[in-house]
Amino acid sequence: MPAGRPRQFDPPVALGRATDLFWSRGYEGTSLQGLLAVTGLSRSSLYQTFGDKHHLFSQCLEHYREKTVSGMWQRLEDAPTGRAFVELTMRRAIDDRHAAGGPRGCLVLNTATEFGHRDPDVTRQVQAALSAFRAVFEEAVRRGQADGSITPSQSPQQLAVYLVAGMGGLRTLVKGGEVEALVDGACEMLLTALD
Amino acid sequence: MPAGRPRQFDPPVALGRATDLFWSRGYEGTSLQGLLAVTGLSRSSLYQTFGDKHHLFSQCLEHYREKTVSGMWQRLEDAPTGRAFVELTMRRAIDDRHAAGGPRGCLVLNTATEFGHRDPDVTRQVQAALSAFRAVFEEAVRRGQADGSITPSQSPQQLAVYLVAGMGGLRTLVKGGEVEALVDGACEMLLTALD
DNA sequence: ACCCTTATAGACTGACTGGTCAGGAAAGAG
DNA sequence: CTCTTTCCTGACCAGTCAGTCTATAAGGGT
Repeated sequence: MPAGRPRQFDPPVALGRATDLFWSRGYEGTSLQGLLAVTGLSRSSLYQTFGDKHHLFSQCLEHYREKTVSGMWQRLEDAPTGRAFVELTMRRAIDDRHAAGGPRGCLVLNTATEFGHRDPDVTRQVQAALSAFRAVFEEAVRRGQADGSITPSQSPQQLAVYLVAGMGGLRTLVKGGEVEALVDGACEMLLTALD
Repeated sequence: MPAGRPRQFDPPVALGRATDLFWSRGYEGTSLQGLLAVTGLSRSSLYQTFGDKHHLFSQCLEHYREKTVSGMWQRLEDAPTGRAFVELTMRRAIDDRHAAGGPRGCLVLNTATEFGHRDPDVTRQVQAALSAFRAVFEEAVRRGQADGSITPSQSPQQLAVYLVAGMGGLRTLVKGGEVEALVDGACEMLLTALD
């Protein structure tokens, strides 16, 4: 127990709330005022705990990556086959269109498109997150090739990148309001690469 | 020949410059000051000619769609086969990574991810642009199926959506700084859907 | 020459930006 | 109880935001 007045908020919870806001509005579209409102923190508490906006965003991105990637690993463990995991993951991405308040996409991919290569720190984080996504898919492909649900004719790594790209494309279509049936079709077509 | 003092600038040129800025920085990331600097216009000229920031953005999006889509149609006409056009288009998207000042992606797809469904007007424009992209790919697939360069086993429409999704995914990977060889591999794998 | 119309420059607005700071409040330690 | 340490409230900062307005400039029509 550290000396001094204790915090009146839970940093992880606040970070989660901030992450949600960045996730829906993007970095530039999110104001400090909005972050304070959504977290309930005072300005000084936020600055003392998380640093400035950019640094806070960095922590949110990290928080998001960790939560998302570990969720993926969990679902991979729970999936009956490698292919089942891949199919579930792609369809989850599409289901984003039914989210209340409109589709938010994936914070990592959103950040990639918002920042491009303009910010070295952010770029490094995005690259790391993409690698993590790819690693999960890679393992899923390996398992799928072992259990016979995925064709052995492609390298797991290449197939994994292909799947990450596919997810990004589907999310973009969803955010762009493409006709649902067409998005579904594109998803199914992407999955035939596993045959 | 309108009465009164003539303009000291060329609206289409100014629109092109503004489009470039929105393209690299996004809507929120672009300031009026930046737009004035890049166009050389005075505040009053910009407002009088293009309306407010949102309306200007709308015109830029339109301008971009028109220029991009007509360029695509042109390249389709010039392509020896339907497949050649598709391959060229996908590889052009990837070549964005060598752009000076970092990859900018596609203004339409960038806008889709930045806005989501938060702005009805923008959403409608993005949907229209996606449809236009899809239409070009659809015609390319039809031609490819006729000239034997693309498998007839898929509906042109579905294959077209798949290709738009693929482009979106590749652009996202490029902006995210994914390893070049992996992006290339994903691109090739996407193209095998034409077999 | 004159007027009429349109375009431009640039000052100005109030609201909001991200960020800082001083002073009060709340706990544990002695 | 007092002291120390930390946290929080809220005022404050300069700078920027998008947007408006007035005054002047520059052309054509008559």
